Amino acid sequence: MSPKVSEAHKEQRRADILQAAEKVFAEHGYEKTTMKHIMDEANVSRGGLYLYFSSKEDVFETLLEEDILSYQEKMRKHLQSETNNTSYWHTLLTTLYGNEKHENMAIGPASSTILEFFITGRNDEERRSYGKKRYTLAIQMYIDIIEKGKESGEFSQEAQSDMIARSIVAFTDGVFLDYTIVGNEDVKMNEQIKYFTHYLAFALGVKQT
Amino acid sequence: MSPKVSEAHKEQRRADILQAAEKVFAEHGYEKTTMKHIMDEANVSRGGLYLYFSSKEDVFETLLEEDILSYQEKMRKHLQSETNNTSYWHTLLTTLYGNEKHENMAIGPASSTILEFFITGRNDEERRSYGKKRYTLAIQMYIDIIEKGKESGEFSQEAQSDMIARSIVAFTDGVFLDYTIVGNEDVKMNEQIKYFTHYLAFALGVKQT
DNA sequence: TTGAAAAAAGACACTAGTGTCGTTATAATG
DNA sequence: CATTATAACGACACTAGTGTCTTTTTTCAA
Repeated sequence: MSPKVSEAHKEQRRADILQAAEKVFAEHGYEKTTMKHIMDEANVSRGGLYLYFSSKEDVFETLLEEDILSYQEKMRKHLQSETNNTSYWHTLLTTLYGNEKHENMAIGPASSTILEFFITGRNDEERRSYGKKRYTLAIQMYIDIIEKGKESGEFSQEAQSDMIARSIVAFTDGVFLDYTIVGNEDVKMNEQIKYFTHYLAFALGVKQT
Repeated sequence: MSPKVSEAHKEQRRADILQAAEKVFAEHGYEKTTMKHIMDEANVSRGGLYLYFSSKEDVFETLLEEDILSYQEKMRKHLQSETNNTSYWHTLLTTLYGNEKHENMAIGPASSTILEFFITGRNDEERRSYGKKRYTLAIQMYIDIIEKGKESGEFSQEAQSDMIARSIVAFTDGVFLDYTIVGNEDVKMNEQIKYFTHYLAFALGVKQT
């Protein structure tokens, strides 16, 4: 239903395809998802789909790009918001574990698929460097928070921002990996997070709430 | 070179195939490896290969089984050896980081491939439960060491074996995952391990060497 | 209203893999 | 040395996916 259409319409179509793709990627994972899956979910023909994206990888990388943008946006807001400025410890916790309602970490099928994408592509130079970019970004984000907390006197001056940031990423990646493979119940995620939080408080020199 | 052969010869052939398979799996990862790769590396024909294994998954699972056996064997020796009985902290460290020569964790292409195998198969019920088995085994192993250390008075009575064991697995999995995706240099693995060791000593109530 | 531009469709050719099966070659045995 | 069971081989048929290309459909504009 549409030739020689407006730019807006094309944008919409593209967005629809991406939304459909996101769904099937979450459902089947990266490797098992095929262009056919996306076509069916998005109600678009083969030819139509290839008009917008040149390959499965193209589709997925577009989603990744969106994901990283929204992530940075969220981060930016977090650090700017005035309510959070009062406690970097609180900022750290919400960044780690989701929002105030004590939600779990941002864990879900999408994240598992991203993991899969980078692991199966670990021998591909391009994917590798993209993975590094994401990793570095995450580390830097935590470093920023910790540094600000040190400046404000909330965290101990002895805290090694870089190593603590890396520990956070390693631990969350690990819990998340175990969760992906083994499932929530068996990993006792919530308890592990609580346990790790104690350690973090210790390492940063914060008295726990 | 062989019909109506001895049982020993067949065992040998099978072992050769497995060795070749191990090599190509390490090189290409699980998904990208094909039966053709294994055939070529093992110098066996298609028909020959299928005489010993019914599928790629069959080959890989056999390797996994071997891996887990040698792992348990190593563990058993560690716990029985008299030299290590004197210090469970030492046992814990060598278990974690490899042997006395301060080698790194048992990290390599094989482990990345195992990771890949479980992640891409996360929606398959059989692989999932196999993954759980491995996870549970690892946790239990650490629990055992910690419990013995508590009995011997080397570790604090307050140490929560289960949660510490899980932390260890989560952290090592995380460092390992990051290493797989991003590479050694960028993850600063050695420093992270050292850092984590401090925490472990703290959690277990051990004075560091 | 009609013609042109291009969006959408889907048939097609191609590729890369799998697992099977009839044939060939050879090691053990009498 | 001849026989025979069977290990090993490799051609084959099949499947599941990809990306392309021609055809059809539809919207916009003159």
